Amino acid sequence: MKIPEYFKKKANLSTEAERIVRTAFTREEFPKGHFLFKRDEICKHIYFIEQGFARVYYFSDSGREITADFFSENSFVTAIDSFYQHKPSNVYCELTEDSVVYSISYSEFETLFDKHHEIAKFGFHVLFNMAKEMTEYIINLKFQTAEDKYNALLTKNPTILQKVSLGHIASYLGITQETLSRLRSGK
Amino acid sequence: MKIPEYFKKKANLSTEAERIVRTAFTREEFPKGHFLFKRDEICKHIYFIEQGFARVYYFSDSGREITADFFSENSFVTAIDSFYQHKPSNVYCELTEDSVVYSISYSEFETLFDKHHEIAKFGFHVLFNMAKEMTEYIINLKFQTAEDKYNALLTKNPTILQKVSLGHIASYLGITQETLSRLRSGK
DNA sequence: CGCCGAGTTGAACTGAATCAAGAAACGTGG
DNA sequence: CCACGTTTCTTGATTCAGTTCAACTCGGCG
Repeated sequence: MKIPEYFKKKANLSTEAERIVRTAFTREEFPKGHFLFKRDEICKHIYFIEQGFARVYYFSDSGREITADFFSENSFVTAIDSFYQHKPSNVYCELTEDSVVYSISYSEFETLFDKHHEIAKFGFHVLFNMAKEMTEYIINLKFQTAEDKYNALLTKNPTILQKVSLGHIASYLGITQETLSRLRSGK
Repeated sequence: MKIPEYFKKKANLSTEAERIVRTAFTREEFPKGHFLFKRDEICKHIYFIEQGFARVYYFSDSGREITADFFSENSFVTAIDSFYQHKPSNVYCELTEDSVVYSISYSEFETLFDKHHEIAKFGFHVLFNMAKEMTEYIINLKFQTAEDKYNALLTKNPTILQKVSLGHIASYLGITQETLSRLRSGK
């Protein structure tokens, strides 16, 4: 879905606001393996994934690579604190497929937000949905067995196995790759 | 801090907007043990805690009571999905101290939000901070030992021990009460 | 063909859960 | 102000899910 369509559908924007949104975002294509943003850099854009798949990860204190989140089509991705507070990101975002994304810079975003009330409301809506998903993720993380977590992920995102490696899924679930492998084999 | 003060400080509202905010919220006092909202009811308000302390919890599939979050002074609490989507909440919110709260109903909230651009922006800001805290909580939850989690909580919230029982803290951290007790004893 | 990353499998180990029972703290009413 | 019941916290013994480390398999791909 193209970004004006998406906004139109989700935010019920006026024609005027829609036109503004359309011109504020820039369409870009990136190959698999490209980083939308990296640790220690300030993440200056919000990205909307029209096509493709992205994985956000970071390194734990013990140096282990941990997947924080996956992003599929029709979703927004950014290093939220880096973007909003202009400080270096501590996460990486790598495209795991050739992708088509729309990006908007902070200053353009700020302008949109300040000038257009309905866009500010839409921003709230987007964040609200993020918060909701995070809540679900947290509930899933606490006091569920590895198997429960894995099944929940598969139900929610059935094609995930085709998109990223087992190791990445494992760290997303908070378990080791070996444990995940054993789960899958039916033990 | 009273709510107009809080808004003024955080949102940099105009005098006009501040006045509107002040009249939209209703001040209420509740005793320890009062529920701000309950499971299976639609949470119709956002609450701002001027004084007191609240605990949000739910029951897992296996019937275990699990603390989702704690809220102290100067913070907003609501069952976000219930409030925003008018569907029954699956969490409880209990005051663990005698408290003074300001509440605003959904319809008043919606009006504020629709009529006042700067309030919509402030709403975004509040949600943004929520999202940031949830991110930190998630990182803390994954791949940290029980001890690390406990220490992190104490650092962030040193007075928590005086406010809620060990069992509540334990389920918030995703560990059992027994484990937490052993941790504290220095094992 | 042989390397290399991804996935699997095995065995030993361990942190935390569970179950159970006792100790301390708390509050309520006599 | 003490006695009693209730709730909260601690301690112990056992069990188990999941980690760790290491070796092995498999399927590309140069």
